[in-house]
Amino acid sequence: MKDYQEYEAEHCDSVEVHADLLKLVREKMPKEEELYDLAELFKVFGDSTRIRILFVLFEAEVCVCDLAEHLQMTQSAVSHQLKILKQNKLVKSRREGKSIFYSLADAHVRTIIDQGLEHVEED
Amino acid sequence: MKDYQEYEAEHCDSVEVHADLLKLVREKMPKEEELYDLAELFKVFGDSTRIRILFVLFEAEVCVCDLAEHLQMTQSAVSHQLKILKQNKLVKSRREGKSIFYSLADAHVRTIIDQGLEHVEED
DNA sequence: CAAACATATGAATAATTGTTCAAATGAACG
DNA sequence: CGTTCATTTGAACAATTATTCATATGTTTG
Repeated sequence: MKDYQEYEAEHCDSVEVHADLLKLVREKMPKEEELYDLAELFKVFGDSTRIRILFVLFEAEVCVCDLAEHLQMTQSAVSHQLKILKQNKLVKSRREGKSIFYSLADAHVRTIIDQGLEHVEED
Repeated sequence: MKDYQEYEAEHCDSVEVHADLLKLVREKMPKEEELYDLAELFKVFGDSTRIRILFVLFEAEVCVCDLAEHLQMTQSAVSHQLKILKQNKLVKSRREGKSIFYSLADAHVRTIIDQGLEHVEED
């Protein structure tokens, strides 16, 4: 990250509004770490394989092998993605014998995807 | 993409549930293209620079140069990200003399980010 | 306990992506 | 009309990431 001076140099001159806005933005903007976590969360939704996994889990609790079949993907690929979903607490797992069953961990998952769908579907 | 046989081979044997679930999932799962668009949309939210831009725009309509200053980033980097935000209709722009002012294009933006925040903030 | 099954993991590869730098538009203004 | 200012654009580079392949872990069953 460059130091502040360098950016200060290249800035336009709508000075009046700046003071207020700067203050406002600094108040409302989440902390650096939270911003990072937020981006990280959305990154998880930003892959169509993971989205497809979530859509299956919207309907039922399913084992890895069944997911792989539904999505017509390698079991390994699915497992890798499930790990990411789990790390981000979008999904939880439960062992039953040899199989491990995955299900949604959180109601937000559905809401977030639904909002995304609304945006994508309009116009 | 491999052909179906190969995936069929490596599948476990909870056969009973399969028929119903398969049908259900196929009904509810959006089309391939929509899934792709959805992932694409979330990819846009999956970068902390773009998130930060959006948080500034939550407060006010702002020109590129002011954004660069707020975020302490190169004006070029900001412009590149604004282009992505605009292509995905999260942001709109308006020229006023030499400057170009950006603002939110859509109410969903706020909702999606808020839901994400809720998820990140819990536990 | 060995064999079979379900899943996880690690390394490697190919593809995607954010930032920088340099240069190109495009508008205002003397 | 040439200069200046605000922004965009394109190429290049570094970093991240999804999938594959091979192998490991863990569970059941004979």
